[in-house]
Amino acid sequence: MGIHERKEREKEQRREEILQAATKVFFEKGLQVATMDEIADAAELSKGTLYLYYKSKEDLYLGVMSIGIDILYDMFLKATERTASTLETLRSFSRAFVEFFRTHRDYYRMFHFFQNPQLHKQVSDEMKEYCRTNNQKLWDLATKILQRGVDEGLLRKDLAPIEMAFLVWSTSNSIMMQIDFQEMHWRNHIGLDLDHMLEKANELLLETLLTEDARAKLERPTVA
Amino acid sequence: MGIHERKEREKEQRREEILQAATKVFFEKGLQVATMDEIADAAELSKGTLYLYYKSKEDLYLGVMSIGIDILYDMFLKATERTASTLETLRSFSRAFVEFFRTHRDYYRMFHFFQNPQLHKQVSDEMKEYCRTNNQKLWDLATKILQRGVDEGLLRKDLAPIEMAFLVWSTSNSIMMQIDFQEMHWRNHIGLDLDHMLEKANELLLETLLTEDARAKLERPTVA
DNA sequence: ATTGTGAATGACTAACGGTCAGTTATTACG
DNA sequence: CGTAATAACTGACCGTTAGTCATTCACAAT
Repeated sequence: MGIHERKEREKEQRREEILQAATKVFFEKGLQVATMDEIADAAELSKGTLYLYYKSKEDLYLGVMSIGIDILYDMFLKATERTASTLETLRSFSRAFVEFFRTHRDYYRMFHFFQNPQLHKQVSDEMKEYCRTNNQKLWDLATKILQRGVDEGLLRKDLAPIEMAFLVWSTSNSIMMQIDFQEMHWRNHIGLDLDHMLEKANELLLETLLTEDARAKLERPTVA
Repeated sequence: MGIHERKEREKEQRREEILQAATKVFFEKGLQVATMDEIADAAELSKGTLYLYYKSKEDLYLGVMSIGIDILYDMFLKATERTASTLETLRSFSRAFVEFFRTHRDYYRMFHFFQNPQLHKQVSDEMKEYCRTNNQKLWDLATKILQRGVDEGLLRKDLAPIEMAFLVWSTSNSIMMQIDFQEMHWRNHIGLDLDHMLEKANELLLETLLTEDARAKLERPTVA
C-alpha cells in the first residue's frame, strides 16, 4: 500500500522539477520577460501542468525566491555557529549578507519583488504567508544575536535589537540595490565605488551601534 | 505668421493634458494595473494619440515621475535658500526629503521604477537620458551643501561629499521604502515604528558624519 | 478486461501594449 | 472660393502572453 506514498513523492518531485526549470528561466530573463511557455518548455511539461502546481507565475517566482531565503538563512546560521565573540559574530553576520549578495545575486534580485507589494498582481495569499513565515526566521535569528550584544553591554541599550536589525539590514540593502541596479552609473557618472561604500556603511553603522565602552576597547584592543 | 508658434503651443498643451490624465490614472492604479486605454479615456483622446506624444507606457510613466523630481528639487532648493547655519541647512535637507515623502507619496512611489532598470522594458533612451539629467540636479545640489559642511570643518574629511550624499539618501530611502511597502507589517507583526526609525536613522547618521569637534559642540551648544 | 481516478495536455480566451491605414481638421495656394 | 497639402487624430487590428478547461492519457483497483 505504498502506492499513495510513492505518488506523493512523485508529485513533490514534479513540483521540484518545475521549480528547477523556473529557476533557470527566471535567472536568465527575470519575472517580466520570462514566459510560462518557456518555463513549461524547460520543464518538459505543458503550461497547464505548471498551474496544477503553482497558482500563478508570480507564485512560482516567489517559490524560487524562497530557496534564496533558505540559502541566506543557512549562511546566517553558519555565521552564528562559529564560536567567537559576539562582536565577531555581528561582523560575520554582516559579511554573510554581503557574501550572499555577491554569490547569489540572482536570488537577491528576486527579493525586490517580494519586498514591493505594488508589483504583486497575482500572488496568492498562501504564498504570501509562506514567504512571510520563511522571512521571519531571518529576523528572529538576527534579533537573537543583537539581543546577546545588548546583554553583554556591547551594544547600546537605547535601541531595541529589532531596531538595530532593521537599520543594519536596510543600510546594506539599499546600497546593494544600487550596486545591483546602477553600479556602472555610480562608478562612471558619479565616480563612486559602491562596494567600498557598502563596507564603509556597515563599519560606520556598527560603530554607531556599539556602546561607548565597546567602541573605546575597539580602538585600543588590548588595554595596558 | 504666428500659426506655427500657436501649433507648437497647442501641441505642448496636448502633451500636458495627456500627462495630467496619466498622472491621475497612474496615481490610482500604478504602472502595472493602469492601462493605456484608461489613460486615453481620461484624456478624452484615442490610444493612438498617446503614442504620438509618448513612445511607450513606460515613457509616459517616467514623464509623470519627472514632475515629482521637479517638486523634490524645488523643496530642496527652498531648504537651502533659508539663510541659516550649514548644520541647520543639512537638517532642513533631511527634513525636506521626509516632507516630500509624506506629502507626495504618489510621486515618491514612482521613483522605484526609475531606480530599477530591471523593470524597464520599453523605456526610450531619450526618456532615460532626460530623467538622468533631471535627477542629477538633485545630487549636485546635495553635494554642494555637503561640500560646504566639509569646508567649514563641520563634516568629516575622510568621506567625500558625494559619498555622504549617497549614505544620507540611501539610508532615508530604504526606510521610506519599507514605510511605503510594508508599514503595517512592521508595525503589527514586528512592533516597529518606522516613522520613528526614519528620524532616528537620520539623526544617527548626521552625528556619524560630523567631525568630533562639531559633535562635541552639538552636545554642549554654548561652551562655557 | 473493465472501470475509475487524477495527472497532463494544448487549444482557447481575455487582456493589453503598440501599430498603421484611413479619416478628419487645418492651413496654404491658385 | 475651391482644391491641394499637411498635420492631427482615430480605432480596428495585431502579436503576445497569463491563465482556463474540456479532453486525453496513464495507471491502479476490481
